[in-house]
Amino acid sequence: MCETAPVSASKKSGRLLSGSDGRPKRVTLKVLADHLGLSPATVSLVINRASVADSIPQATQERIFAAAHELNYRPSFAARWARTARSFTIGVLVPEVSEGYASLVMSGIEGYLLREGYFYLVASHRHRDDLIDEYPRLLVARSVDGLIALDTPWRHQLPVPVVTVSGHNQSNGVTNILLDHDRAAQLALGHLQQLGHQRIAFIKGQEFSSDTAARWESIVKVAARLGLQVSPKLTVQLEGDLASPELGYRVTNRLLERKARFTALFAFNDTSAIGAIGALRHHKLQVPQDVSVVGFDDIQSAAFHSPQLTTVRQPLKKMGMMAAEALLRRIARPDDNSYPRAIVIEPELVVRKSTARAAG
Amino acid sequence: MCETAPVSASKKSGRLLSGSDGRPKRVTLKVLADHLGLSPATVSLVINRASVADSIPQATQERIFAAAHELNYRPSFAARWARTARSFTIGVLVPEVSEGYASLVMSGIEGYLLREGYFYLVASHRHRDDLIDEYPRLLVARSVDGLIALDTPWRHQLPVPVVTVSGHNQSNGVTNILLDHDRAAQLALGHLQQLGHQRIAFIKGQEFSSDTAARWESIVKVAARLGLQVSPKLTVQLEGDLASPELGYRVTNRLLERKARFTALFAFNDTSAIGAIGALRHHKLQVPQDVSVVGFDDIQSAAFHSPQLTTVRQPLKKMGMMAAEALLRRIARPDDNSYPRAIVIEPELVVRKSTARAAG
DNA sequence: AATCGCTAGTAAAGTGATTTAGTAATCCAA
DNA sequence: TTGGATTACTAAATCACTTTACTAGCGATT
Repeated sequence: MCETAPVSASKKSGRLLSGSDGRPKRVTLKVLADHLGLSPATVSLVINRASVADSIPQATQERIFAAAHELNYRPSFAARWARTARSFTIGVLVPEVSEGYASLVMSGIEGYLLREGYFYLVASHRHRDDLIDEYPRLLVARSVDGLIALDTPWRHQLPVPVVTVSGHNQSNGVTNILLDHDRAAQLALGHLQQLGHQRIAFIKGQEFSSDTAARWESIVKVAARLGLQVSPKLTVQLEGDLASPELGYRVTNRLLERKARFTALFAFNDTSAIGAIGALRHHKLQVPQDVSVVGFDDIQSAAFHSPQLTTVRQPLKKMGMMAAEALLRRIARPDDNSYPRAIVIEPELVVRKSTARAAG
Repeated sequence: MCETAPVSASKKSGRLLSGSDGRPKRVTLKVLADHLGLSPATVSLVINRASVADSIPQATQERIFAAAHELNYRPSFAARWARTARSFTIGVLVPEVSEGYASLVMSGIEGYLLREGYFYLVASHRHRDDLIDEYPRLLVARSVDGLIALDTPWRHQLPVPVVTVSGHNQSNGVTNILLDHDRAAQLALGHLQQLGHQRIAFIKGQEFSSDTAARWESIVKVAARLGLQVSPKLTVQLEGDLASPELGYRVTNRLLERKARFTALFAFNDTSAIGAIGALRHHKLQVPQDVSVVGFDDIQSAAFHSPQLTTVRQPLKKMGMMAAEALLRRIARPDDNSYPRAIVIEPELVVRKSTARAAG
């Protein structure tokens, strides 16, 4: 790799005092070269470990690194980008910087990226179409080397590699990180069926959420296979763009007003499951004695909710990591067209206390 | 570059605007100027609305904007930064990209920044001292215009403006966004006292958390004023750098093993309060009948936990916004030394279901 | 003696902007 | 008619680096 020299820590700030006017002066490549009695070219080649620098003797190289360290030389990224069109920065597009889903995935992305010397810019579009269009362009204008989009419908063709997480699409130039939703549905519904549940209610995701359709199709398919009914009367859909338990609370209330009986509820995510439990409780229904509830995601609070939430775990952090890894691989080989179009991740059922045998 | 990819190949890829034929070409300032029959200087002046451009007639200006739009001209940020040392990018330093505290503050920061045309880079240091030292420098090397640090001890002197959130320090060049902890303690302890609680247990924050000390001092001070005891036997401290209810669970178990009686618990944050409730329940203690619990922060799940959490609300999103606002103001006037050193925010008590009258 | 290859570099041309100093042309007043 | 102001621009320096092409010197080979 062409990593920058590990010009490492020294206690002073990035500016030194210049002799003549006493004003702070940045240590530029030229300053460093002058100090060494070499040309900027030589110093640049050595610092960037260019193969051309093989002919430069060890002694000189060490002299250069020593001086770089001593003067606390820090290359200007801006100047470097102007030449190389590589910014070691990627863009991350999220619906919102929320407590649940996005922050876990971001945490995975960030762990991988920072280790590799990349930074990332974040933009959240709050499902506004104009922003979904505009931010990618702005990020590209800021010369990001690539883009990761979470839970965002993707209709763009960008001049940089793109990786989506939970984005279902076949556009050109995109790698999708996807959960195996069939398996997820199988895990959740199979679990409920084993516990004797027949009448299962469902909370679908918001229309705009890019996982909603795929997840629902899987549920319908798997339910048919298991011989379970999916009744429209027992199905509600989240509405509103804020990720808050409130949304689950609201639709569950609507569900309960329909007076259709059910013994289990499969929610679109943990956040809505938590809201749903609130609504059930508000209607004097106990979880899991009266109604079993299965969530989705396994966010941190799932394990500590009361009752502890049974849920389909999406390894969100890992998915973020894999997204970052896939993206960096593509960035490293911009002309290799054999990158994967999809990477499928396996979910996992975490059985806790919000599910129990169906009441007789 | 030291990559092995053939030089000719890399010419093709990446951020080149399509020409319909085989030679794609980026629309640079020069291309635009040539197309207009003007000099790059003129175009640049007009596009940047420099006051020097006042003498350029409306007609020409419109011609320039029209052409820029037509050719889809996008200035290269990198090139611009090389000249101006303004990146319209700021750095955000957080302990971790977590579900609770950090993501709420970040959400506030991001809302304000994006509206103002700024983007931000995120780095999380997970309380590692070396990273707390290194990341600010790396961010400055990437020519961020300023830095916001959340819950991070600050010992640096940086060549850019810095705003901290919940950072208690008097270093130079730093604006602190702080909660009024005296008031917070007053709200929580006053509430518990009114409910008849005398023996109150406390969960202190982690040693490394920058709010821990200030919050604790306020608690001690206010408790004294109210005539409440703060007993070491009823005090535990969070340990471990992961923000998870698990931590609160653990220390509460330790607290309970001491067999000292208490009727109320004031936790360092909601996350640990949720863990504490889990531990209390595990010991067959009911909340709030046996023990009242007060949290801190008012994270989203606080309202939907069971029982719904009584908590001291920190307006985290607002604090993020104010941090961003304060930072941009300072960036706009780099030589104005009259910026505020501290901005104090008022907390608010949110009474829900986790507190009740002390058991007789 | 001429050529070759190697070593240890350097000169110089980008990279895509911003910005200052300047200039040619026109207009207007004295 | 001249001088000054105004208009409408442009040339050129600059930013801080990257990278290619080149060279001077020297020992070895043909």
